[in-house]
Amino acid sequence: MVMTQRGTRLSAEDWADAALEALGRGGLAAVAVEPLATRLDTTKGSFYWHFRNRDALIEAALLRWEERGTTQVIADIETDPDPVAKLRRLFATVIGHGLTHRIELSLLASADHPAVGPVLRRIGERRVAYVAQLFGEVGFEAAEAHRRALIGVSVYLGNTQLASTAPSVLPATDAERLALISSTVDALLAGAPGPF
Amino acid sequence: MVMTQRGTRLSAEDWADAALEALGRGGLAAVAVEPLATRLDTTKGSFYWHFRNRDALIEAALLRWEERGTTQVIADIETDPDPVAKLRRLFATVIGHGLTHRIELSLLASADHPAVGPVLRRIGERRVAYVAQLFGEVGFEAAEAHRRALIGVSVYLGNTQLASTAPSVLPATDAERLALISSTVDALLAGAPGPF
DNA sequence: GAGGTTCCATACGCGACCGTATGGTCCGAC
DNA sequence: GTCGGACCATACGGTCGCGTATGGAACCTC
Repeated sequence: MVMTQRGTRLSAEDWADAALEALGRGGLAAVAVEPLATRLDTTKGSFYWHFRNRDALIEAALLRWEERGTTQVIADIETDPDPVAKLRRLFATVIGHGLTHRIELSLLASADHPAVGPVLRRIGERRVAYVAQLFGEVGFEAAEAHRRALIGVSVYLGNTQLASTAPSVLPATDAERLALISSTVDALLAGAPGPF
Repeated sequence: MVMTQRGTRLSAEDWADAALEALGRGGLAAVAVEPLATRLDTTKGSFYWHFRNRDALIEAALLRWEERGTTQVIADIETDPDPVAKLRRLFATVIGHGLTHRIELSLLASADHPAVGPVLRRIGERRVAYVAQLFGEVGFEAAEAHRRALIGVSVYLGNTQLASTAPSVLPATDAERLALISSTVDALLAGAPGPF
């Protein structure tokens, strides 16, 4: 009379995904083995088979998140040849990433955690470098491209924060939000040199 | 042979300040009674005399922080009559608030906490409303003033986030940082109507 | 300097979570 | 079908933090 009949067996990736989901809900503190096991309808026995300990899970989840949040986004954007179009697509793409945003905001509280800090740093640097590169392709010289990238990334990050903490100050509809972002991109492109 | 000789007796404010300090270091999870007691070189006995429980401490600390981070800053800025000067002073003032920033970033992870969410919401709304008011004083009509305020506040928030996570992408010196902010304010004021 | 109030120390029970140990179950290979 | 490795369940000991209870120290007042 056992009636186990578990769903399927779990992989390390299942645990990492569950960890990311928990991270978005309750921050790093919510990435706890026993609660996750309950949520996955299994036990710690499974977890400690796949991972050495909790820190290993955190690292795996963060790497997974970093990959999905940067490399893949950039690779997707890069299919477009025109830099201006890329900038618009980038900001449009990046507005809709609900879970990624929640995770990122959660991680800010743990910026000094040895596994978290480097990931946030890499992501920040890659974002600014990539956007600066796009402004470079548009025709700005390096320093100016970097400054504009900084403002562009900042406005994106700040927008994300406001969306999470004080959504009432943001435009109500997606269309208006995109229009605001679009006009911001226009402003950042103002005075562009090159063949226009 | 007791030799207690404690420093001085503590007040509720001492505990609230310690809580804010811990909040900046390790997020909401670090606001824990026993560690704080150790840090203050006292015991839980003191804490539970001044506060009903941990949540009460959190609320007290948040109110203290909200007061210092908004009301006082705005009151200070308002001593200047010229709106453009106010905008510049505001952004300049707001760049240096190290501890406040760390606390705010830490709190983003706990935006769904019943005591945290409302505070973040109020702060966000007040900031945008106040900056929008300044743009209104400069001469923009309400909707445009709100849009520009949104971008201004976003760029400030994003800048703060980058400073904490990827400082290497920001200008290295204070002077350069201020110059960047200054040119951003200029850009946000571009096209201003009124007597110029 | 006695007595009451304010403030703090200590001890306790409780729950949550970590990590380990150990035995059990599933599953493909042969 | 059975055997071995991959995978999971369960039980345990340990740590940390919460909140309570209760006695004691410090201070103030008269």
